[in-house]
Amino acid sequence: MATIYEVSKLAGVSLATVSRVMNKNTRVSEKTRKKVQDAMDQLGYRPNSIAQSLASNRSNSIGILVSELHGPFFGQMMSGIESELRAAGKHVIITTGHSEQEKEIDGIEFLLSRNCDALILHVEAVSDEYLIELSKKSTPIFIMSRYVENLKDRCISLNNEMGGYLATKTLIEKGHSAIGFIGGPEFKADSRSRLQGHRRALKEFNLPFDDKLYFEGDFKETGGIAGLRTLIKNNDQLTALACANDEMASGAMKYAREHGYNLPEGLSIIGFDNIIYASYLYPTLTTIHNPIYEMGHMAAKLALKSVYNVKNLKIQNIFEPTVIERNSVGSV
Amino acid sequence: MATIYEVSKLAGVSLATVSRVMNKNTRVSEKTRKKVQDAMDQLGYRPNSIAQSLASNRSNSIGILVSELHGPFFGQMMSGIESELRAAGKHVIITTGHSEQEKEIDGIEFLLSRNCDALILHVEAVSDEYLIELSKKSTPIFIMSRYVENLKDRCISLNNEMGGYLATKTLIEKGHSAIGFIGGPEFKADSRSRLQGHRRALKEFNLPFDDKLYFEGDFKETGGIAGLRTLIKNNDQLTALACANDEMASGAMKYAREHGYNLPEGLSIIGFDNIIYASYLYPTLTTIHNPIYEMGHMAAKLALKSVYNVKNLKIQNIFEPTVIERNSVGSV
DNA sequence: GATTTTATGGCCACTATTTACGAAGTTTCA
DNA sequence: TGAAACTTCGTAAATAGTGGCCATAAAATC
Repeated sequence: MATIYEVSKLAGVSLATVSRVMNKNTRVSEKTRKKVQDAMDQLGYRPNSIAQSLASNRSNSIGILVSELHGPFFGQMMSGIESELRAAGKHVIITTGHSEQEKEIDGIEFLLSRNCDALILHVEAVSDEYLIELSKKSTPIFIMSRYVENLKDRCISLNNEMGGYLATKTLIEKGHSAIGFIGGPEFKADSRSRLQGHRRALKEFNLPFDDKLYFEGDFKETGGIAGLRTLIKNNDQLTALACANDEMASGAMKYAREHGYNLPEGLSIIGFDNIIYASYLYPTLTTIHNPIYEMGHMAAKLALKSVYNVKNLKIQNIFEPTVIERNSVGSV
Repeated sequence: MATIYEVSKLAGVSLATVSRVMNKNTRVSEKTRKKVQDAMDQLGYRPNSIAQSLASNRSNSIGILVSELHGPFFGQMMSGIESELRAAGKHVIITTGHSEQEKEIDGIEFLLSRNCDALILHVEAVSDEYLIELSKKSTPIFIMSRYVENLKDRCISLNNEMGGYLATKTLIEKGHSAIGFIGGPEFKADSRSRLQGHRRALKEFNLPFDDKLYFEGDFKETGGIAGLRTLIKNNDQLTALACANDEMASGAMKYAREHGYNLPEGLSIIGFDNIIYASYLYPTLTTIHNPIYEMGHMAAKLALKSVYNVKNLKIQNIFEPTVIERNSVGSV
């Protein structure tokens, strides 16, 4: 591989000039620029990104930590982040935290040791305090899909409360009044906000919140199954169910069908997130759209803006959910 | 950030000794090792991976190119690769090719410019010849889910022919004889092999291959819909359908249901790949398991073995598919 | 007490690039 | 015409390590 030395020799200029031509930040006369460019083309020169990083103290890489690499939610998110950063010539180093505190911290340490210029984190197990401490270090961090008050302009998150509200409101407006809610784990702020939205909708329509119609799930299919089983036992008048994510909605649908319910006539179900296969389910799932792809884009823009000083990027920290009507919700 | 100089000063030893402690290749007495270790801990020293890379000409990073970051198939694959490499302290740089030749080449160039020690590629649009040329360059490449004869020990692939065979055989053994086949795009080797397996199964059971019962799909839901529409028009006696992937099977299920078929009584459908939401569909999808997670693991091992000389890794280049029986296939 | 082995220091070349500083050269304008 | 101002470019230091070689000192063995 050709080095900058060979280019400078062939072009008859100094190393510094070659560097200037590459980095376009200082002025070089058109004549010498062309000489250098020709020499580069002739040698097939490609700058050594490692040496660039060492000299400039910039690695041009952004570390991403997600809970899992598989799963529809993270796929969309990474897709959004990567496409934006790739276009800016930055690269993405991805690792996983598996929603466990120790592994999340370990993953962050790993990324820091790789000299990332910034980190974009989707962490669930680690505390807000940890994140606040981390944010004081020299590597900037940005937080996806989680709202931390002290770091609010480094967070890209969904208005989860509004999502929970919209879900339940959608059911109420179809005439339902016995509405179950299968939430996510309560240690997650997202879960709490979605539940809060549910309660607000009930209140707005003068429906009482009934403990027996609430179940704390696990955001997985199993949580939907266990949840619906419990809720039906608690109240056999149930006509509608809001789930705090689509996986649990899918589990609930499966359980309902296996227990003789016609969907959506016998039971209306609404999900949350609008993951890619929500439309593959039968009946296709009415759900709350979580614009995670756009949020990934935005996190990348935020990083580009604050770390690489890219101009003219409008940042939106909080995204609003919308209702996606399909066929899993019917009228009473 | 502390440098190796500060560590050597604090510990009262030379640079060489600090290096020796870190790299564990030459002997250091327990006493000095401890002194150095303490100094490192005290300073919070973390070797600068960029400088290490420059000096050692190793970036300790593996470039991964996949078609998409979202989608169940790639999620599983990346998961497999990442977990293995992460455990070995290597990091993964991921980018996308979107199944388009230009973007795939662009992605490969991008990864090469980042000085990856090796590339693991899932490419679909690029030609075998291109890959053979690429393999002659200094950066080793490994190929996922694609078989290239000249590079066979750098490929980790599925026995697709066997998968196609098993799918059709499963249907035949349930008594079906009018069996449609919705294949993938014929420019992809995988698609051709799966089709070939289908033909072998037909032949083995003395069933003719009928052009009218074959449709070239696009590996997406739309292909399943268009495919089933065409096949039904060609032959209204159709009782079973094999699809070359699960997305198309899902599309076909949707079309069938919307056109009054009971599943699986009216039409049996078998998929291919066993993607994560195959079990969320209704009825749950009988399919051919494609062990893509394990294949990802294996690709990572192959890279570790050939690039970093990790010992005692058994490499398996070709994986065998298995039948996963669920509820979308019925008996005649 | 001599010889061998082990541990460590010191030094330097090497990696490919960025960037501060300053030296030329060119233009502008009184 | 000469000084000031600006443009353009080269020199050399800095970046943070690796790794090889040789010298030397300390410990172990004979």
